[in-house]
Amino acid sequence: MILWTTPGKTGSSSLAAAVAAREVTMITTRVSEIGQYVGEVVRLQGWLFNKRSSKKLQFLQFRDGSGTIQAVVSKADVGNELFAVADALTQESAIRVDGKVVEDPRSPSGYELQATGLELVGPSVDYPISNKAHGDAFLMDHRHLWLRSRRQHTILRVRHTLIKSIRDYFDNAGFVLVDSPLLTPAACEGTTTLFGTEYFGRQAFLSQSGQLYQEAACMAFGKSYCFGPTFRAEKSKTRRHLTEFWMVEPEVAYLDLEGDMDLAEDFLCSIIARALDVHAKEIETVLERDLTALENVRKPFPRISYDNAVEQVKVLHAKAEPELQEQLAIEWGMDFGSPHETELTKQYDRPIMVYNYPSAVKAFYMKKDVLRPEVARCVDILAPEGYGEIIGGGQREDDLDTLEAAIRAHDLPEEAFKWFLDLRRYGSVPHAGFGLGLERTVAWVCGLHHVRETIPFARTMDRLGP
RNA sequence: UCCUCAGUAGCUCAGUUGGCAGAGCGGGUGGCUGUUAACCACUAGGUCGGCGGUUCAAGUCCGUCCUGAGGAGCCA
Repeated sequence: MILWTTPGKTGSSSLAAAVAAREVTMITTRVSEIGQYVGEVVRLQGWLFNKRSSKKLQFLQFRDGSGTIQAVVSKADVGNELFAVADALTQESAIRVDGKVVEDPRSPSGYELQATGLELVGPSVDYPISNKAHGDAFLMDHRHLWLRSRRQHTILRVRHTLIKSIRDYFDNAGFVLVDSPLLTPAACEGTTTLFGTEYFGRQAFLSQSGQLYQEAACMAFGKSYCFGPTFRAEKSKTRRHLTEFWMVEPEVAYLDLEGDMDLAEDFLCSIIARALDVHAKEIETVLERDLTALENVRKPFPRISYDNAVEQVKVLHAKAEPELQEQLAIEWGMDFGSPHETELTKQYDRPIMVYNYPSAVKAFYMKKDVLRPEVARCVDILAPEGYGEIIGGGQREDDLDTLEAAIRAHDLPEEAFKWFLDLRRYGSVPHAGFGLGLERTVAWVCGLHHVRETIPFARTMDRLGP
């Protein structure tokens, strides 16, 4: 058996030579691949996330980013010197462990490593996050370390899978990725607050939506999408809000509202199903999330007109508790607030599509209904369980005169929209699209209380770091 | 901007009617040959968010400010 430890702490040059020889032949692998090496001695490289010990045994809880495994260091097997190395290890020490892979029914993963070698690669002193409970603010202050936890691992892997399945969905459906710019000269919608920045002596803004540029892109490629970060300077301090979040925005030429709803519905079913395929077990065990609500995400979603939704909310308002009743007051023409959306979605077991909102409460580029100009051909998809609006979209105004009038009515700078109006001058066609908020979707899939855990480094009204 | 709640050890929290500042975890020391957020014993660790006030006496009551959390509005 070869023992090796931190350079300088080993005694003999013959041992160093043996170590060098061993390093050439040792198989280095990851925890996720460990099942292929039962009975063999392999090397793992990672970190110690916990340790339990007795006088003659050390149970090293090891993680390498691909999974976790327990390495057992027995004093009788490895000797005093190496055992002392194991004994001195602290939480989150970076280590290399060599050992024989064995199957063990006592192990949650079914495998265990019987250590034969151990090296301290990087020590860790006074690691701030213990294996006990912590508060949200403390954990967010240590986000750069919190990412190492099992829970954050699961959430960010779900995010990764959703991003990949979103891209796959559109790529497979003939869409072209056309990135929208993040630095823009003016507001897209004029309604929300933008982050401003200086741009070589001129005023510029961080984009709050890539949609207007996708309208140009879809006239070039037929079907296009963008997927990137987006910025909102709203002073919102709720668990549904981030100032920097990711949004995917597809746009399709020759598509009307009905086609847009078909697309959004099929898209959402597809990415949720994929997330469940890959992560159902983790979501259920690590995040303790009931999967029923996600398994219900199947076509068709209820399609509810705004008119009908208002009538439903009025009924809910009438029989609501006094406290809620005040918040549920509604008249035709008002936009829905969070309480309206939450109570409405509680009536259904899957996402719902609310369409044809009053044009007065929607953005200037929304297409007005030909027969009822007081409503816009738009749709919001509301997730169940109070997760709120995850998709907003609709058919765009394709008539030049109507759009010009809308820009003036919203008091927007006409010069900045000249290029946008060109799209209506040169071969305008009906077109539609939508935007999906990635973080709200991740929060919904993972059953999280707050969206801040769904992005690696959250930016909120009161937090610009780490 | 408005409403509600919170701030006590490194972390999570308790602290009764205003009467000596506490526990668990984490750290340290010692013990334990199969632990599963291991366990057992001992130990160190405090500007009770800041300032001001009431009182013989304030973590506790009052005022004010700061910070954090949730919600409204707004939004994906």
